[in-house]
Amino acid sequence: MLLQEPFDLKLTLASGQFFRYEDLGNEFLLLTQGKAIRLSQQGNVLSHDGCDEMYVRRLFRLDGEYGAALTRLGKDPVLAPIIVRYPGLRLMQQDLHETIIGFMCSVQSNIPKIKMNLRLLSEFCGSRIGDHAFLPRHGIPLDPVLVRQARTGYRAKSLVAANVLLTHDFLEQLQTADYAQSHALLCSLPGIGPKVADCVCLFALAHDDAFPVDVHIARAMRTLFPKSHLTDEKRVRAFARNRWGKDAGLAQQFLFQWARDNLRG
DNA sequence: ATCCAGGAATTTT
DNA sequence: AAAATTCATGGA
Repeated sequence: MLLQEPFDLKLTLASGQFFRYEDLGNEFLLLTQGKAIRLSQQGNVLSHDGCDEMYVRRLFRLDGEYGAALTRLGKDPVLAPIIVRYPGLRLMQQDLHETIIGFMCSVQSNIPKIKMNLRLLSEFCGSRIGDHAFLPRHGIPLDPVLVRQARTGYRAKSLVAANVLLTHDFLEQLQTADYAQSHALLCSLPGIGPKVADCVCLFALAHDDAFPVDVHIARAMRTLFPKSHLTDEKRVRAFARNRWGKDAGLAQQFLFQWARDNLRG
């Protein structure tokens, strides 16, 4: 398929919002929603196998208003020089249940370990198609021993408890609710607090005003806005919402990338 | 060996 | 209400 607006597949996949993929060198293998998808990009040509073009467009939000959001954010003198460093970095719209499980694993962890947890969770508790393993389905009981064997540590208890609460009905409520309602519903689940809830709102529900504040984002914001007294994460969130509004989520994605590249430590 | 990592839940001031 | 502590596990 031919890309009309900027899109960097490699950068977007590696930006910490999606974990179920592997870099095979010449292409990427994505394991999501029972599909093994192979993607590769050369310039403005994006090749897909294992799903149709509509699926790719939805997953990477290629029909959204990316360009317009970039234009608005580019008017921010602090953000502008950061945005231009990462052309084609986009927000995804992933499977809701998989995103919830993924970011429950992300608590006090790191990306390689999260990917390992989800790989093991898929092998031990999920479904299998050929030599590919997929995450367990929502709403079903998970074996606590197997979840623990996926090296999920103290998160195992919450994962087991949450998955039975994630019924089709509950997920449907999440999909139809607005940002505030979705955030509250997510926070009612065990093992999910404001940060993980914001990640789910942003990466699965396309609530673009969500602004997940982790240690990296907090550091970045205090570095970029030293006079703004961003003492706690509540103030960071309020500042971002006030400054970027509906574009806060996309701003966060650039800030997270910038922090990883420049503020290590 | 010691410390920290895309925090959340619980306990203590 | 805010601050401190605890919770597995892997990697630096």
